[in-house]
Amino acid sequence: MNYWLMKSEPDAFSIDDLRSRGADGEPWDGVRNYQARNFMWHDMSVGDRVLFYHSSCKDVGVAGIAEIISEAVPDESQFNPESPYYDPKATADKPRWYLRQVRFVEKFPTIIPLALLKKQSALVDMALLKRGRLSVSPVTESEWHAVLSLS
DNA sequence: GCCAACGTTGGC
DNA sequence: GCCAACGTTGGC
Repeated sequence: MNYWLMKSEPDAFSIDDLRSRGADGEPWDGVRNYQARNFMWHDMSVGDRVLFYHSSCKDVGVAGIAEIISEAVPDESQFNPESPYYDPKATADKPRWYLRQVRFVEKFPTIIPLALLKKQSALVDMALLKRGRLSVSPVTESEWHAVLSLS
């Protein structure tokens, strides 16, 4: 079992939106960064736990917990010319982008602010803080517990 | 809205 | 294969 952090802009899709999807969860489409893609494609497993992070908003930070509930499948939006995530270089034979289905587990009573995460000595090496702009990043077990202890 | 960080693209 | 230009992310 591995741990991850996945970012979402709550104006587009928040932890409440994920909760409203219920047990079916939500296909995590639109990731168009190779490093993040590789994490989703090769490194995640069904049952992995996810810190659900709200970015680019008033209250930036970890909003709750989600879970990976599917194997990697091609992200269909890459084939759709109408989609903002359309990739003309992707083909059905050779998809470029993969996604996982993600479901809601828990919403924290209050968001854990990014500023608070930055103050934790246990989190200085956290990928979120070291490589800022990645939308999907790994979390170590000790980082996972350090973050949860703040909730 | 600004701007730093950084990934991607494309000319050579 | 280098690297400059450009685009995107995302905190503040």
